[in-house]
Amino acid sequence: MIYIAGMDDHTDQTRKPRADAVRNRERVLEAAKAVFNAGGPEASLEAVAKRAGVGIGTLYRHFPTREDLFEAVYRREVEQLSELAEQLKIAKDPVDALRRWLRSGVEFVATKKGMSAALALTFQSSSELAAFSMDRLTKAIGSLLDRAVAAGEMRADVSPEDLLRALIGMCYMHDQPGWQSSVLRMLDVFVDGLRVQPGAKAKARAAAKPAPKRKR
Amino acid sequence: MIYIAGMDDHTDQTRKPRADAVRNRERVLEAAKAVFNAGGPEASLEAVAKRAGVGIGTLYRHFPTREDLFEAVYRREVEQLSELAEQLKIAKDPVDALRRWLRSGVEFVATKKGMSAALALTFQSSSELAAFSMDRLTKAIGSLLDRAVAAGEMRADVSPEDLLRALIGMCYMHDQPGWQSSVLRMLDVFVDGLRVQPGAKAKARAAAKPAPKRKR
DNA sequence: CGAAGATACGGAGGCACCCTCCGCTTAACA
DNA sequence: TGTTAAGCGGAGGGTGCCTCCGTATCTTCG
Repeated sequence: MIYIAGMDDHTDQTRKPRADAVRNRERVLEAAKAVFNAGGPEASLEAVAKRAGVGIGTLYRHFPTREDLFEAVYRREVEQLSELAEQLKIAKDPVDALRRWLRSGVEFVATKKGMSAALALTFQSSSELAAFSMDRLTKAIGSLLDRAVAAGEMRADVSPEDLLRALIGMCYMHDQPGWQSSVLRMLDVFVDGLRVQPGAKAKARAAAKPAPKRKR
Repeated sequence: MIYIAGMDDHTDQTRKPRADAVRNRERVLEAAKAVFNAGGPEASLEAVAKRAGVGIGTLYRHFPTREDLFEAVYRREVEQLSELAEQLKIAKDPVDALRRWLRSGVEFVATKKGMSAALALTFQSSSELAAFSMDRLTKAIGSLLDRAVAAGEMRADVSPEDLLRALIGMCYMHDQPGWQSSVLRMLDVFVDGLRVQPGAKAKARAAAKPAPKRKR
């Protein structure tokens, strides 16, 4: 029996998942994250198993295909990013909270050197994964955005989707040298532009302009 | 001795490249294109060699790594797209010529199901390739654009880069179902918007608006 | 045209990784 | 503590990667 997210309510007459199975699954995910980030998407699965301290068979039982493993790793990270938003909701300054989250998003991309190519592959075969992560991240960003808007600190005419797309678009050039600082700079400009300002609408529009820019 | 693009001027005391070597190289490229498109980037290189009717050793001599092969295939296609622009320059209607080229660009993406993921990988390691193709395609699109502008049929305030980015951006969602017809439709709208119209500037700006939109 | 030499060809072979399968181990339950 | 379902590990068969070198073919020059 294998632990599957969502069936942890074993109120039905299924057994409690075995402790070692849960532990091993976690270990493999952790190892996979490290190995893939370092060695790219074609890294050896046997290396992952070794690093996790489990047999190759165990790895394959939990994640029958390479893609399954990718997907699980990535899902977990998206979820962590989502949880971060939850934590940031308690921060005092809502604008700063949003800014921080966006920065974490950049960092998320930055540490995924090897993974990003794998994701392009995986997204292609499983658009469900794309939908999941979009949905999840949109909600995360939305909750932060709403709070800033509710506090009267930010304009209300920008949707979470727009913001997420802007973030993704900006990171789309993440293979150019120095992209990270460039994106962080642009994000600051962008967030400033989102602020409700005493200045006229004209100013807000000008500051928001960076977003529509597209990368490659 | 291996045929390398750019050294075909064997005016120096190098030998003429062997006919069979040139032929085989071409065969491998053709086979690779077919195999990768069908089977994705991890298709077997031995399958490519077999399809090309050459030994595996020959393949490896011409393209020492898998990436080299990707790159060569892709470069050739970009060049073909570039040549198409050359041919379209003779067409009577310059606006229609541009439209046709853009459509070919969409088709180019469409037939590259498997390749696109491979390219994401390759672009990452060789940004020189990215630069090459951007440059090449910008020039192609530029020549068509210039002609339409010179003929007074199109507004002059759109750069080839903008146009290319718009095309790429539109195709960025090429894994959604039905994307192709959607993009073709948008392209038509877009080209219409680029036309010089009796209507005021306001109209032109409104029509151009679809470009900044981003897909996913 | 024919010989000589340069160049390219093919595929066997060694290696790494993929993935399955099954006997053994261990945790959950009574 | 015994029973048994669940999970573990890794041997092993298979496939693809890539190198290496004896053989075949092409170009050049007399």
